[in-house]
Amino acid sequence: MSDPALPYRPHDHDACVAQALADARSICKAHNARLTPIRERVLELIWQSHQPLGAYELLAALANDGRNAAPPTVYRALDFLQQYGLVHRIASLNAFIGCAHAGACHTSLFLICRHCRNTLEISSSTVSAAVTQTAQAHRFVAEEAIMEITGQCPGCSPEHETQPHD
Amino acid sequence: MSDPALPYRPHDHDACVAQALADARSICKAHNARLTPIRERVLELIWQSHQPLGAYELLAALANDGRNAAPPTVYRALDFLQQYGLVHRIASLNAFIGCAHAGACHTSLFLICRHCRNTLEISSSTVSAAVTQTAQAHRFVAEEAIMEITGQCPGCSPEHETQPHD
DNA sequence: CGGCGGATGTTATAATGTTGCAAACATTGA
DNA sequence: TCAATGTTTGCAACATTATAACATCCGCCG
Ligand SMILES: [Zn+2]
Ligand SMILES: [Zn+2]
Ligand SMILES: [Zn+2]
Ligand SMILES: [Zn+2]
Repeated sequence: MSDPALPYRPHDHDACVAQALADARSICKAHNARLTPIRERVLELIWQSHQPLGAYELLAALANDGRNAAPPTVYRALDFLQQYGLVHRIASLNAFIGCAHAGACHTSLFLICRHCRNTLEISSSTVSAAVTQTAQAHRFVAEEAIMEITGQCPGCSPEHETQPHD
Repeated sequence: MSDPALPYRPHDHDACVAQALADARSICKAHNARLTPIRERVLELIWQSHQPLGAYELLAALANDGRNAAPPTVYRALDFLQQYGLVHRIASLNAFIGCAHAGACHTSLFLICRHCRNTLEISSSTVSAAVTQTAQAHRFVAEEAIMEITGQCPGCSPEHETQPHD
């Protein structure tokens, strides 16, 4: 599993990606689902980027691989990956990011830096409890929650006067 | 101001719309902004619907008015209305809804019924405090929050065995 | 009047996402 | 092995959502 304890910090991202792919293979195996080359490659491309990737960026990357891909190819792979909880869609960006807690049941909150676009997935029990409670107070049966916070990450925050990282 | 104390309940929605328009006029006046006929009509159309409306649905409604409208017309009106906090965009639906707390600074959470599509805007201090706290814990400067909860409203919830309302 | 700026009209195009069908491929069981 | 079956991919067309660029109109001020 990737290390959510080191947000926004430089780290051995190749290892991070490799781990995510290994996790994905094991999750798919457990569900008897086929992590085909295309699906695995899409997941890898998503993980290699710290910023959420759009479907058409993925498409371009696949074309770059020499692969013959059309929009449905990428959307189908993304559907599959979302279905097994391996990626999340960021609605405010029309883009996709690897799930940092794949395999675990979780409600996520995303911190999206509007400067460097780095996006951190957080599973906050405080927030999800507050949301659940609020929904219940309105007798609403919550099924899915989208929580996307846009702002500035520590590396891009003006008060620190540091270089934005990428 | 519309009455958020009566979510999902039948009510005098014409009065509700009239009030929202009156509020909008006063807010625009205070900001020296021009609530032109198109802008006001778009806001009215949005308010008349309990479900969030898509830009092209608004476009069709304007065409129905006999007005000669193209996409930029509607998107410009929506930009204006968003700028003055009169409508919100629901990212997960690519649609727009009237703000239930126009004029007040607020962070909103939306409860979206996947059955009847009715959408309730809630300003929960518990949730926003939890979000702020979580962001701060990651040294993230939060600027904007999108919180959209999809599920079933009381009228559509199966346990109540009632008719879904619309 | 004449210039200025904001608002709208108009056309075209970009960006994102879907449908439907056929070919290729994997899996299973005779 | 080989046909039967279901899944995945290729492919073409299309649908939906959003923006760019430029012309025109309209109210306002001097
Ligand atoms: Zn996740
Ligand atoms: Zn940043
Ligand atoms: Zn609001
Ligand atoms: Zn409902």
